[in-house]
Amino acid sequence: MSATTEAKSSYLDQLNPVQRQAAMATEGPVLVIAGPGSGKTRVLTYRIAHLIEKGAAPWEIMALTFTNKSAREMKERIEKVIGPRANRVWAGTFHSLFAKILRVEAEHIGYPSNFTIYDTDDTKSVIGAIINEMNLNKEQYNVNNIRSRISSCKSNLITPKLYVNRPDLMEEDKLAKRPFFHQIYEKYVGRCKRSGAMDFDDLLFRLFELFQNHPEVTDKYRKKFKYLLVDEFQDTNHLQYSIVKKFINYEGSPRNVCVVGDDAQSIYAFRGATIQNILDFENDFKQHSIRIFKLEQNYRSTEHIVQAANQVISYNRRQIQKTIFSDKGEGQRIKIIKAMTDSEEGKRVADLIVEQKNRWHVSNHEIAILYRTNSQSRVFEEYLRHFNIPYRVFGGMSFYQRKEVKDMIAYLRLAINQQDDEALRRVINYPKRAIGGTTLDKISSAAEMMGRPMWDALPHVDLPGRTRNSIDNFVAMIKDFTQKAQTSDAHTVAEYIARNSGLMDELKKDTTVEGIARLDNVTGLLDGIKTFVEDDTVDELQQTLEDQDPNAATRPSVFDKSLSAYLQNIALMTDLDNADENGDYVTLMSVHSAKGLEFKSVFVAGLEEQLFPSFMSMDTPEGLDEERRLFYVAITRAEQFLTLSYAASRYRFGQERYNPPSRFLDEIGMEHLDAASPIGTSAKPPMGRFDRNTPQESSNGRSGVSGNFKPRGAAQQNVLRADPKTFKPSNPDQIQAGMKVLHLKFGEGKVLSIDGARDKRMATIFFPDLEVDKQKRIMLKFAKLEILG
DNA sequence: GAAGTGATGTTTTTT
DNA sequence: ACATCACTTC
Repeated sequence: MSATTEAKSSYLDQLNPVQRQAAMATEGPVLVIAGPGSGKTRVLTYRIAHLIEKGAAPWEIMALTFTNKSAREMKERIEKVIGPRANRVWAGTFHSLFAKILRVEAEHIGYPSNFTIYDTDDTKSVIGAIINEMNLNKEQYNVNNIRSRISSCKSNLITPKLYVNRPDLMEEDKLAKRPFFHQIYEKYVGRCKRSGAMDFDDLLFRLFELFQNHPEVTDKYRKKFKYLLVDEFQDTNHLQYSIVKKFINYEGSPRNVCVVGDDAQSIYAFRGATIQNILDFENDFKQHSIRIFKLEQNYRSTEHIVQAANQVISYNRRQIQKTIFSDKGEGQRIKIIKAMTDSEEGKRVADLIVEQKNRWHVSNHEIAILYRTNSQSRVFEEYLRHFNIPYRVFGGMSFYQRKEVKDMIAYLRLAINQQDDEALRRVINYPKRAIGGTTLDKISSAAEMMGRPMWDALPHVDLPGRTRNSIDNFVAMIKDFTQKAQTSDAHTVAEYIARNSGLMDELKKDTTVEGIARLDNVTGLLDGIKTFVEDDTVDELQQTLEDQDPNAATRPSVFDKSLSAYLQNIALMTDLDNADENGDYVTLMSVHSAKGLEFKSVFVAGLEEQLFPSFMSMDTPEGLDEERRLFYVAITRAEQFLTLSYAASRYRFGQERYNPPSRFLDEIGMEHLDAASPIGTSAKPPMGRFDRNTPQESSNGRSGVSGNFKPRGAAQQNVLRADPKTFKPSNPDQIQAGMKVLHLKFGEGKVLSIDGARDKRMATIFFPDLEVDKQKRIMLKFAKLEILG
């Protein structure tokens, strides 16, 4: 394509014609249907860059994503095009951006601005307690079912009040033998509210409610955000789309909204996501000259892979018509590995990885093993270890989910928000303070009676002398922590709490390997808090809020290092967020977690009926379609090498099971399969060939070593670029634009500019040594900078 | 209130 | 296999 008309904006030349149209159609509603590897992030980032070039202020643009990682990636890529201004674009996850707004507007909805965010475990624990108190049967009222039912109500805008107007739903719950669902739901909502807590769904739902009931507030944000972008639109639920419409769909609105998605990659229907939103979007904006673009060229994979993917997805019943194509050449055919056992599958995959490394010089980080369930990782770990191939397992239990970490965080939460019942329950008797179940029941029923959080009930409960004493000591201790949190930074308080709560002493008592690991995790958390406190870069989003808000002084500042700020920061973090980008390891993860990623070589394992497709989903057409989309996502992660594997027998639930090869294998045409592959004759189970000719080298599965291969999260530190011993921070007042400076963590940098006055002086500094985000904005008051000249 | 026993149910989960 | 949990026993 020639660059005649848009010569001045050269970045647009890097787009193909459809991509470019989509990026430049800045006014009015736009729907982009983007196949896998079709450059959708590229379109989004160039679209934002283009908006800013055309004069939009960065903070007038909101880009909503599903993961922190993709938000970060987007920001980095915008920064490459337009520089550090990019950091003031409101790009983030639905949950994190909405939480930021809710903290500012909390008073309108009767929440404290330092509200706690309840994670799934907290939620389940609240529901469990309610079921207990109501003396309901725990089998009929399964906590997980109730939790997802509540979540789905919220995602469909059904409050407890509205629920009683829905005879269909009440009938469903009656049939499911849980007629008291409504009462549980109502209690749950009430209890979160009085605990000053929001669960993940509340972060969305409460914003919707705020907009619904406070037009003046809605108006403010409608004016603020002139352009809205939504990534992975196929994964939005009804509630998320409703909020998008609140922002954008009103009388007189320019409706500058761009949603990007792919119905074929929708894999979260089980959580309420619905591709109906894509179809609705088309309808809802029909009257407003909506433009629709289809990105159909795949720049990621070779032709065999793309065509196989097309064949597979064509078996799904309903889909938006599109033809994905690649011009990367035929490439390698798809290999299929047939193993007798799951253990042999592990070995054969590891063998092939070794071969690919030798023959094609594929690096570890270019390889991924994907599977349907996390428990499948073990056999691969075993053989990768055997071949000394470094690997990393994603998923499973995250750092923040570990008991000891949660305990520590519960203390921190309680110091900030004493209304937080879940935190209180967690630590009131840990370490042991002789406050048992009986006492806890008394406290919680007193709280229920008062309609107040448990903390408020503590002084009023009638208790035997010894218990009373324990409670009083506990209360005094927490008050002391709260006091401390008001005056010290997050790390100082956290250390203080770790020591004085008795938690550290308790952990130190356990000298087993696991016990030491637990203590390590808590110190790791403390290190993480230290890093947070020492980080002297500015929170750009907070700053735009401050810039625009006359009452900013009463709000958290851009440079807030309080415990409260830290907790807000980590509440929405996951394990994937601390992945280190530069390591050379093979990636092992579930297909779900692999969405959005790409690898030169991909192995999709466990392609057997009952496993992939999963036995939980395969009996309904909708379930099966979703499994197929999941398989589609899996194979479209591969750039050049795709290997599919299955085993005739596999240990599942402690028993050896035999399952036929997955039907999905049959859906790939022979012409795309490696001739040496065993499929094709017929994908029927190889009945009668169950003889045991499997190599038996490591059949016992349980290897003695249990090295910690799981991500360690918080503990990772930046490489120190300056020697802390010789480092002497200079007087920040003397720092001027143009100077060369040394930063303790970022190394040498050049001061590009200074803005702000006195306390708020800020420097924009360029650090050439950094991998990403080379330009940082640093608050001089706190800076750790040495002037070099 | 701890510690041991037997029954039970197992997917995926960006936030 | 493995974790979770209700229930028993000390």
